[in-house]
Amino acid sequence: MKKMTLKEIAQVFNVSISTVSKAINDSHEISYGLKTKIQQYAKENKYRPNKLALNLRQKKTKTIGVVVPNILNYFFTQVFSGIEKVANEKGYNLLSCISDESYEKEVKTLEFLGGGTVDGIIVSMAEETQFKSKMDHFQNLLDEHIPLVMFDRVSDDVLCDKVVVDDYEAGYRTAKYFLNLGCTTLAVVSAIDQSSVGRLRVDGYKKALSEADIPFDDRLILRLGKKDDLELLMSLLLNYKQIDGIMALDEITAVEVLRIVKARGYKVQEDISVIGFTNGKLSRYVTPSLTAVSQHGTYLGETAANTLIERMEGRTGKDFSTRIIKTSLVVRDSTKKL
Amino acid sequence: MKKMTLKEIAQVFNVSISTVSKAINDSHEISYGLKTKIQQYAKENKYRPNKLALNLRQKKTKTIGVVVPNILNYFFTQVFSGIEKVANEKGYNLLSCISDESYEKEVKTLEFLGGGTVDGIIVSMAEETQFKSKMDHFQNLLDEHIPLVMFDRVSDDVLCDKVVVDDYEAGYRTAKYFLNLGCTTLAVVSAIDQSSVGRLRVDGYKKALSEADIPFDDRLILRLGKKDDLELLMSLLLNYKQIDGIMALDEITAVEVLRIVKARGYKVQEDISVIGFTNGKLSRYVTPSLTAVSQHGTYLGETAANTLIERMEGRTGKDFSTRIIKTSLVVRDSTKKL
DNA sequence: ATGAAAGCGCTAACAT
DNA sequence: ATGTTAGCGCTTTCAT
Repeated sequence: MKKMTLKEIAQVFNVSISTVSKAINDSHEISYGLKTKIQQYAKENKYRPNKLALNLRQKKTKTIGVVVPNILNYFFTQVFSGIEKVANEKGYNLLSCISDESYEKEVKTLEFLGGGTVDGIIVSMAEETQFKSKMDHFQNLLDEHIPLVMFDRVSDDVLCDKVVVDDYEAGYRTAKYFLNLGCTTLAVVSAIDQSSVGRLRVDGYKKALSEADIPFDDRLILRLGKKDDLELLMSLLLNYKQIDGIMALDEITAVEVLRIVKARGYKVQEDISVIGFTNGKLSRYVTPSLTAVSQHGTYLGETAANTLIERMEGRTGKDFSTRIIKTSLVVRDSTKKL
Repeated sequence: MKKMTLKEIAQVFNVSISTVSKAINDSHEISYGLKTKIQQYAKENKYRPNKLALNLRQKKTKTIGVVVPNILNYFFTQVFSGIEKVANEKGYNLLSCISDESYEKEVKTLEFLGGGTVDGIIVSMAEETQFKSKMDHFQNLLDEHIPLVMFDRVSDDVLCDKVVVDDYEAGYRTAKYFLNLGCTTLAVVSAIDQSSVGRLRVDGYKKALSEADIPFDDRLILRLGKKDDLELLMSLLLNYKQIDGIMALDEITAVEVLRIVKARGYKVQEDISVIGFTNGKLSRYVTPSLTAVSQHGTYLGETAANTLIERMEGRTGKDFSTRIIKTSLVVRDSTKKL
């Protein structure tokens, strides 16, 4: 039972290929009798039009390319899941690629996707790309008029639709929340200082401090490199000043911070409040459960997919949009009660 | 700068399309001078062969379809990541689909993938599919000679390559481990009793009990339905007998069990030992950290991808293989020390 | 109501 | 060394 083609069906009925094509597509041009016979035959023999031929003919694939830096990160998984949901509803498929935070892989991937394989692309930049600030590969896509939506890790140098988390605002409001709680010596632990996202959060934090007339102290910002020892840096930090609030910019780091703080004998909540970014499963189940900034990854993904699909289907003007997803704070047990 | 074709290049140089094709593919048939000129022109103008045309011509897509039930489940994410890694290394792309545990969606997805979009398919069955035991959609693929690899949630009724976790053995060894610890009243909490995977683990558990001459008591098996209240069922269970070991068949359930047991005043480790299946991030960071059965998801994914690629590239015999991934126990703090 | 022919972009066997 | 032709499977004018 090999794949069957229009040609074969045509031979069976001794008609032309185009007749069969029309019959199968239920064209009114074909007589009722012949049409039903052909349709029935097609169904019985499980005829399926060859997608490759259709793609070539119609110059579209009904496929969206998705490039994420790392799928093992729950936030990106959530976004992916949101994209999938919308894409599926609207009849699109997902060609998924992982850049592994590598610039080179990202370039190759986008080059590939630009080759006609997909109708549009959704991407969040690799860390290395953000670091290098090289955006040519995105520009190439734009030059070829391939619809592109960037999310979360975006660049001002690329003119396309974007969906971002309001990281500045999130940093600001998180710091504010600490201040309202009565915390005054606020540290930040960032494992993502390379990225715009991380820096925006710190900027928001600075603004909150300045509004409260608290001088900014850079030594309270712990910037964690790939090979750094968090344990060690944390103990330096904790010895430096009597810290009563820590904001950790990703979930794993937040959980680690929690562990270290506990291990060093501090009482989380009473002595030190901790808030993490990214509200994933860990935050909920860790002890004490972690107050966290939710970035609504799934919703973000849905928004990105909708934006792209609208663009692909020409239902948007020529101006690019930047949609901003509001964060929200999920209060749990790692912060003082109000 | 719209996409450029061979035809356009041919016009520029006043040669035939096939000459250009050959030149670009660096054929020896073309004179050095012309060849380099064309190649240079192509490069400058960023010529990229149209993938759709190539696919049609060569009747392959260098794409693998992956269908997983749920990407928000860390195990599947790991598998996916493993597949991606190998696929990428071998020059394949991934068309990813999520069945959402739905039979219907799985059927539609496979129908779509069978339409020529991919060269081969890797799939783990939806829960509903396992429950209904309807395998026609897989059989259809096989009939059309589309290479298929099933993993983790597989069916004996589908004759194809498979990669599975040794769940029977895992259940057996986990129960054994409890017994060695001195635990004798072992409960199982299963939220996946619909699936082969869940039942195999329970079967392994039974074997270990019988070897130790402990009679099997079905009331110690807590089968959790979608809408059931774990909290309530757990308290019934804990009141039923003095349980000293609990084996939870998925990570979230394990973590919940841990929480409930703690909340009811039992000392995890001393009073009750808990082992979870699936060694994800949660297990590591929860308090107390959870002893867990690792299924080596990434490795499983790599194996599945390798198996499929070998099959697609015809480097395997006609017999189908079933590769078995051994589990291993990651001992942490939720179990008694030996 | 049916069919012939062109074409999507590319490759490759077969001329010249 | 270069060109011609056919064809991958399908849709879609434009005849008939």
